[in-house]
Amino acid sequence: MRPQGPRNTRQRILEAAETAFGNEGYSGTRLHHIAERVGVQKASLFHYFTSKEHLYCAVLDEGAGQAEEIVKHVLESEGEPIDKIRALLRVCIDMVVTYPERTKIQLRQSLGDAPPGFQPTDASERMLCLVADLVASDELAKSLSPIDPFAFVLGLMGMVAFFFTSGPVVAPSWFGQQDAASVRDRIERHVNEVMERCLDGQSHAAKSSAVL
Amino acid sequence: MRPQGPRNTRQRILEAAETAFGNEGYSGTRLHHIAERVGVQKASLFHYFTSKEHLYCAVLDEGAGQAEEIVKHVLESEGEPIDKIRALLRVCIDMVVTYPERTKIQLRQSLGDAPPGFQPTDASERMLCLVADLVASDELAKSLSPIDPFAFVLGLMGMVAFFFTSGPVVAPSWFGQQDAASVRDRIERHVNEVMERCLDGQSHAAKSSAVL
DNA sequence: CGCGCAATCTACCGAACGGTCGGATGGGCC
DNA sequence: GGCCCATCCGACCGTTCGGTAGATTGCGCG
Repeated sequence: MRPQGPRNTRQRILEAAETAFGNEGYSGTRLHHIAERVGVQKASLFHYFTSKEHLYCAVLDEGAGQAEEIVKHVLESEGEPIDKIRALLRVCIDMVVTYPERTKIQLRQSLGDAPPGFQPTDASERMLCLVADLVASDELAKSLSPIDPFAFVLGLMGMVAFFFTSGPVVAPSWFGQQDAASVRDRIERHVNEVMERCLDGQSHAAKSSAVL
Repeated sequence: MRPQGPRNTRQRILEAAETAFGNEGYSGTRLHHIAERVGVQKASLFHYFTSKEHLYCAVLDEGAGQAEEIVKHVLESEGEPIDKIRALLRVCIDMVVTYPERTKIQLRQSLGDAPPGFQPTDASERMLCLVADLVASDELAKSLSPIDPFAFVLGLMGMVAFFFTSGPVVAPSWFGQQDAASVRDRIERHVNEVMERCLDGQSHAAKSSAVL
């Protein structure tokens, strides 16, 4: 009997696992369900990955590897640091829209979800270093002054991630009606708007503290 | 034998459960651990709460109830809608700093974590309606124009939540060194800065799309 | 005291889960 | 055909987890 489905079983397992880990969390996903969705017996998972934890790491590796490539490509391009930030934010939105489950996994991980003895991927560490260098550049600090570049970048990233993954749950009426593309468009415009407003005009610190 | 510890066992269970659900997620928390931390036998949990799911709901109820009170108080105060948003953001920061685990639970829930047959608390629904009304007010739309008020509020909330819960994990070197109070102060200033910059100055939509 | 009642304990259960074992299947290759 | 090897399967194992049953303790009160 032809083993059902095309022969990229390993890849299909990875994809199903990504979906499962994203939607159910690490301890919430049952290997049984992954196998079911792939259309394979649970034991077959252990043929490709030695344990649940290894499968999880493989999923993360895959994502981190892709992300590293993209980020590297953006950072190697010509342009001022602030433009690289702009580009980075755009690819960030792309990633979140294209791979929502992957984003969920990342968010979950930042909340503390992970197998007991887990440590970050090499790829993700390298990527983080690249971005950190950019964020720490004097040139960027000058463009943003007096805004803290780190807070700026992390805040906008968080905003994007939160929007797409949590928005539909918090306010389904707002997101549910329209197709993903138009939501994406609206969000991207908003984030850009906020970003550009931060980029010019001077400090409002006095005004802010007056409100306190 | 005097049952060990002070007699507010129920409350202590709730607190331990909040910590556990926040840090481990719903399917990640073990009732055994909660009992252990309270200093009580696992079976005792079932004396106060009929099931894991009920315990989870009780934790959420507690949080939602407190939050509703605070939000109601803010919304009933005098002032323009935009000032209420400012105040709301400030209490939001307060909540996130004071009850980090509660925030994590909320974030997890928006990612899809929850017992199988779960539906939102009445309190949280009421609170959401109150805020939704405010966000939908014409007056606020005018203050923010052309920024979408909904995107504005949701985005800033997401930014705050992401900062405190995920920031320390994504970049421990940035957060770990200083005490919570100073981190809080820095974040609050940043969020206020971003907010105030959004509040004045006109649209940068043209500039933004030029970047695309 | 002695009764009731709430709270807590010890001990256990059934189900589900991660993981293992040994065998079946079937295609490629000589 | 005959062999190999990757792939996949059905059945099973040990542990853990949520949940239950029943006994025990100790306090309040007539």
